[in-house]
Amino acid sequence: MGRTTGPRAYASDLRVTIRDVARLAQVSPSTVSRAIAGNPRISEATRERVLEAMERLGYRPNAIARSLVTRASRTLGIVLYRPADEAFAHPFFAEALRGVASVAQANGYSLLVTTAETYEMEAQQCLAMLEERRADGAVLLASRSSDPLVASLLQRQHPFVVLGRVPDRRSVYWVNNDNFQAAAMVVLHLLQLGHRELAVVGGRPELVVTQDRLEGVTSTLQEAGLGLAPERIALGDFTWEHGYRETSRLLAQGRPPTAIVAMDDVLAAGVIRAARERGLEIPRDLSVVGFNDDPMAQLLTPPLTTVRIPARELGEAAARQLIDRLDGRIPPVRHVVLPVELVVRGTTGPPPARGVS
Amino acid sequence: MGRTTGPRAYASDLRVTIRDVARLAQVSPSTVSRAIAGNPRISEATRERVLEAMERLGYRPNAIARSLVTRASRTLGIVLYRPADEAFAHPFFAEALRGVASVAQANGYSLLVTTAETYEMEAQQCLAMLEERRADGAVLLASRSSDPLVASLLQRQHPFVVLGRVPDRRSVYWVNNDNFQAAAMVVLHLLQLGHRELAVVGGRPELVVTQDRLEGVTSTLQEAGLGLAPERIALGDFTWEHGYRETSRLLAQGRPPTAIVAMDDVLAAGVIRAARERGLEIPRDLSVVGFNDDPMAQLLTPPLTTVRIPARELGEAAARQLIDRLDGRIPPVRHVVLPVELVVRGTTGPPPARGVS
DNA sequence: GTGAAAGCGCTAACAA
DNA sequence: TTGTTAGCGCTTTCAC
Repeated sequence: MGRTTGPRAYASDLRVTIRDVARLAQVSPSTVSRAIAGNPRISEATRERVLEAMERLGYRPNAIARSLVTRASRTLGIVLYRPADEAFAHPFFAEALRGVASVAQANGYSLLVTTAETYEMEAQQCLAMLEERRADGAVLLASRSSDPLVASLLQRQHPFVVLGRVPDRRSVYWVNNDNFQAAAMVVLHLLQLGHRELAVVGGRPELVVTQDRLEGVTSTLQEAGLGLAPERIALGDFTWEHGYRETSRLLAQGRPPTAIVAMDDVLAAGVIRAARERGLEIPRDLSVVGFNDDPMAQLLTPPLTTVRIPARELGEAAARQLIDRLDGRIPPVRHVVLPVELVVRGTTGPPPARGVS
Repeated sequence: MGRTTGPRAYASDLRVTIRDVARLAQVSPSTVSRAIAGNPRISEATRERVLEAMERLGYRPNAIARSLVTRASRTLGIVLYRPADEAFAHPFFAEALRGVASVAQANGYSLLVTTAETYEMEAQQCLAMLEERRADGAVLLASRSSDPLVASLLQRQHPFVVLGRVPDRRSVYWVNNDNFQAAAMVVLHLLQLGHRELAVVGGRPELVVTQDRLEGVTSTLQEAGLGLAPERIALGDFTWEHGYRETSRLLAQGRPPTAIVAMDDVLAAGVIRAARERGLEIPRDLSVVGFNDDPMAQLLTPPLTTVRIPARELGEAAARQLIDRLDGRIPPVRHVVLPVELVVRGTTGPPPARGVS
């Protein structure tokens, strides 16, 4: 009868510890520990003996015990927040997660992931992770412009990196793609094609990404001597229904836009559908641009012109920043900005000739 | 000068332990432990005093220390495998992950996630997680028909649940949607519309999901007295390029199919594109069905007829099974099968009238 | 109802 | 180069 934790016996019952290895190799536990850690203060002969004993017993160091004494879990916390109204399915998050995971793994870090449904839960779970010592640091996704979680983390001195820009707090580490510039590129492309009447369909207004993209659009238009009327700006959420609804509204206006910038591909798909239902042909009657380059974007008809965001690379950079700090290296910069790429496909073209003038 | 782990001082330095709480509350550490655990053998007065002390000090129990003594991490391991050629971005995985996460969280479990690029890495990471005691059990995604990892896990007696069917091993716990029946529904729908010439474009042949769906198609056709010629079966991977390529081939045949069953929406999108490039109109000249109901599927033109897989529910069920076992409850059944739903949209219709009688 | 003591499996001084 | 000792922060007998 072995020792049991619960009502059933699992692998956990037959665990071999560092003492077993020590006994077999005829050394002390600390010597085994040294052999594992690759400590140079150990003779080649004993090391071999220890390694062999480990092998024979199928020994695996208990990460929990190690964490307790080293006071580090070698684990990164990630909170994937999703408001109820959106498809978390969004490829961006999954890709970013993969990026974080690959760098973490390469550096011997594990990933503790939680998903939250509300901002409050997100904050609560993130702090719990850190303060219960399950994770050594955290990667935050999709930041709002004034995020209480960022404030808490800062105040309690937890190491963290934000994937997304954090305004007004220069001390916060973050990695981001340049959303301002991305939006500017889109507008420039549209201006070059001859468009003068733009509209914007965007996501949640409290997110920095939304704000940055919007500013990129307005600033670039301004520089070109054009404006963007408030009724041409439709923020809301990242669902296709929002894109659909707002486009119907935009197109019903006296002077409808000739091009719509949607802040996400799903939004853009909603825009296209609404336009088509009103009998418009794309891009002949209306140009549409998306964001994120969803795998499906190129498979829409016509294939969607969009902006490719380096999600995976952003995740990698975030993990690198965080791990550098945790391992006591000072990251060369606090803020990393990754370039984006405009992918021109079939949904953008010259505006229709106007009756007037 | 506080105690430091690394070169920088973090929150970890100013940790308050159970002893601090005990001191403030003027009780012993064991009493504090009892108060936290909700042990009934403690007076209401002391409990209050302890709770207040915890509050005042902002105390959080150290999960690592607790795990060490309880011999349980209260963590579920998840290995998200992705072959290099596929979009992990696939909403299915993300949704399944959310399902697992929500049930885990509700039961006080954390989620340790790793992503692997090869089957070998997947197996290695999963076993390491479990044997280093970072996780108490594992959820496996996307199983192959004969998976060495399943064998290892079984042999070493690690608790695990597979999300996807495991053939030939009745003792393995798994949850799955009925892929056989799903494919049968699709074929029936097509037969009802009048189709007799079907073809299948599928994913990786070693995956059980591929095999089950293929069998669902062939069996149903057989029951209807129809066959499926080998040249009408195109397995490969889950990329749109594969769908595109194989469709070009299928349509170039002497007697092209009038309907194509694609085992994934991305595949279906590739099919549609290839068909369209050959001048076919959908569904007039060719009917197409997908699988998984990607958020974008309804936004294709025409909107894609597809099969909705309850990814989130599958994740929830898997987590429930695993947690039941870990907590010493015996799950009522070893295998859970969840129903799917055929979503008929715009890419399926009657076959074109053939020249021959 | 409460406390003392032991120990989970490991690492890290400090000696030798 | 190696062993001894003392914890990491918690839970859990076992006394009282």
